Amino acid sequence: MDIKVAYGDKVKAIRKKQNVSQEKLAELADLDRTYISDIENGKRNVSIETVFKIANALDKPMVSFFEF
Amino acid sequence: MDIKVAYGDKVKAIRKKQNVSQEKLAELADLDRTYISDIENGKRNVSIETVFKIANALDKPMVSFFEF
DNA sequence: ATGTAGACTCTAGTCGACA
DNA sequence: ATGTCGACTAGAGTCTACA
Repeated sequence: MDIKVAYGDKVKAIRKKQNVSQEKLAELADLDRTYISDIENGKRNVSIETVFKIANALDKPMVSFFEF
Repeated sequence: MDIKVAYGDKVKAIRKKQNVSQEKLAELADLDRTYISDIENGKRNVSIETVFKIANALDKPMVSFFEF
């Protein structure tokens, strides 16, 4: 169980369900586009402030990203 | 709403309920004792791998730390 | 629109010491 | 047993460029 991969999968799933591009998500969350790409591919160990930003950008509570 | 403070408060509350010292938690989670202190005081922006380690050390699911 | 690579800055996380 | 300080190394997060 790799938490980075699990989290990245969640972000991708929720983003796709809302038909948002990585580029748009990056803009909404005020993060770099290439960083969103890395996150979704399980390559980055993001901080809780980043998790918080992405959760707000996708209008979801933080817990949504940690229900496995 | 500061996510660092909210998370730190959760860690402290759950740890105290289990009668575990910061020192013991640090040992269980394989983290530095002074870092646990900083986290509980809302001073550090921890990564999800660290959240994961602390959750496991306290035998709680990750979501427990993000229910506000 | 996405993945990756490289170079960069700032901070996460460690550690020793003292209150 | 906890808080804080200072110095350190590893890695978070940015940005440009190319496929």
